[in-house]
Amino acid sequence: MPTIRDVARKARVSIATVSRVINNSPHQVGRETREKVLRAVQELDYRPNALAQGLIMKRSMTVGIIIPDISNPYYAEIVRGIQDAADRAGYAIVLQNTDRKKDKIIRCIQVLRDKKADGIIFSGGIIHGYETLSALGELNSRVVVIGRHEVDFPAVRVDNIGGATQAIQHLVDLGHERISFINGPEMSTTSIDRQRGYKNALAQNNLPFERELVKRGNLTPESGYMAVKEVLQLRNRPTGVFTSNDLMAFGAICGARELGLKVPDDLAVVGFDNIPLCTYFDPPLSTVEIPMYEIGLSAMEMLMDLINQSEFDRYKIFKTRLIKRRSSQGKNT
Amino acid sequence: MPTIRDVARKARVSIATVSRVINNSPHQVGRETREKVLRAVQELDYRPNALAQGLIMKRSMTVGIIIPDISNPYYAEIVRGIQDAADRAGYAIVLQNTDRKKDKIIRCIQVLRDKKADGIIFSGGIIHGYETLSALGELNSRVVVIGRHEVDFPAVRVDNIGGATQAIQHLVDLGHERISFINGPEMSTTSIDRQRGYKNALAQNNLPFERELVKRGNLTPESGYMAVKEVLQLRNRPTGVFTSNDLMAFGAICGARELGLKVPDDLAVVGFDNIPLCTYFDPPLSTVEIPMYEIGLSAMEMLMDLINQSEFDRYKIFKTRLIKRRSSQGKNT
DNA sequence: TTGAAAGCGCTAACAG
DNA sequence: CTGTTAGCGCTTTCAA
Repeated sequence: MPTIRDVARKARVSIATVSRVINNSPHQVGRETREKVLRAVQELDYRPNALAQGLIMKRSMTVGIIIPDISNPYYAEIVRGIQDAADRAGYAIVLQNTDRKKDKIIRCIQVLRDKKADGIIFSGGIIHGYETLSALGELNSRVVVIGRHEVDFPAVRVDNIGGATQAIQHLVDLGHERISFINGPEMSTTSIDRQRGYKNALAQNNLPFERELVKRGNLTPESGYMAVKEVLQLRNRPTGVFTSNDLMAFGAICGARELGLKVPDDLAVVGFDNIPLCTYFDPPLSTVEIPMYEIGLSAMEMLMDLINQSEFDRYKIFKTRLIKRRSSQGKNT
Repeated sequence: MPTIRDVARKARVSIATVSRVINNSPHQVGRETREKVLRAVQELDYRPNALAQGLIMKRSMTVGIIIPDISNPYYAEIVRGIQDAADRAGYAIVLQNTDRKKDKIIRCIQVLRDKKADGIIFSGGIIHGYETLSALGELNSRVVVIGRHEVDFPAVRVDNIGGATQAIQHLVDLGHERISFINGPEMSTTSIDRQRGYKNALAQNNLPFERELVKRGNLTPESGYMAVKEVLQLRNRPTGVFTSNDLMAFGAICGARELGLKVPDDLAVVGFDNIPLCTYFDPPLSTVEIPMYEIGLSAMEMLMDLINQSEFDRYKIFKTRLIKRRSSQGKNT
């Protein structure tokens, strides 16, 4: 691997000059000299060592992204958005899965700090909390979170309360009065907000909130399957179910089917996320759309503004959109 | 951010000593001294700068992983496996999506080279090809590929020929004689192998290979949907269809349904991959299982062996397993 | 316009 | 057992 010194030698200039031309430094370099250097760079196929650059410039052109689980299509899509934005800006991303475990989150943060990541995008799990926050150290001024977190980081958010309300209102409009809610992980503000939307919508329609109709899953199809079976076992079973993500909705539909119930005739189902597969399911899944890819893009753009100290809005909130498909109402979209 | 010098000062020792204790260097350090240093490290919350370490040690504890698209659950699952293995070994991963585009692949490689990645795991798309190969430079001795590539890198592979054969044989056993094949991207050895398996199986059963029954998709549900419609439009339409991945199978089932055909009664469908959602689909999807997570794990372990110059088998091939569900045969698994 | 030299924070000889 | 010192490859004053 050629170093800057090799280039300098070959072009018969000093390393300072080489540095100037490869960095398009404002410092002027003679036309002739510049070309000599460029030629040497070409011939040697020289590429600056990013580690050395990072060490001295105190920026690594790397950002960390911390999520619970890349296997979840929801996060995969967000990551894709982040990635594309990062790519365009010349940043590389280091990906970390935490399964929402506190100790993993802390380890991830430390690794990123050690590697001098220029920033972090955090989504899923808890980042407010003393240990986590203090692990961030100086990085704490370069964090963008996705979702609501009880701490003042710049954030890209989704109107989860509104989204859940839309879903429930839709079911109510269809005549459902007993609507079950299969929620996500307990320690998640997303879950809290969606439950709030659920409650609000019930209240607005003068429907009672019944504890037994609310179950908790872990966002996998399996958990939706389990949960729906429980709730359909009740003597007075619900006629509609709203799940906190699409994966659980798929599980729920499957569970209902196993119990001999038809969706949507015997049970109307509405999910959340609008992952790509929704349309292909049978019946196609009604859901609350979140623009995942755009969220990823925005988060990365926000992080870059933060890093570059540009002006920017610290909050960006995406509206959700109800997508009516057959799982709730029989006719298609 | 405290540096090693700060620690040295606080502990009243030299930086060399600090370095020795934080690296558990074989070089002995006195018990007392060690404790003094450790205490200083604690109090200052000192963490070594990975960039500086990398610069001097010529290893960054980072590996690159290059895939077409993290939104594809197949790759997401593999990445999860890689990640978990990397994590255990103290490596971070930088993720890159290429959409199988040559120029993107090359850019990804260069970035990794600049950042002094310790190795690369490559999957999907073409890595053999002059430009790509030469972009690798010295990294070319630290590459593990997933899938068959026409170049001699250590590889984790799947028996795609065998898998496709299993799928077709299964359909033949069920009495199907006209079996369509919806293949993946042209420039993929995976596609080539699966098509070979398809052909072989037909030949073994004395069934003709008919060009018109073979379509090509891009692995998305949409493309499976389009392809199946084409093939079902034929005057002598197939009664079975085998798709090169599950996503396309989902699309195909959806397409068949739209044409008023029942799966599996009018059309038997078999996919490939066994992504988590297969069970929850209606009908549950028969498919050829690939142990994606394990593939990811293996690839990373292989890469670590490569990096550490340990002995290891340069090829690991995973067998596939046919999973019979309702989409092909009416009765469940 | 160019070059010499001082580090960035760290490891690893080499001395003592 | 501990410290001094020479870099790793690069950017950036400061002089020339």
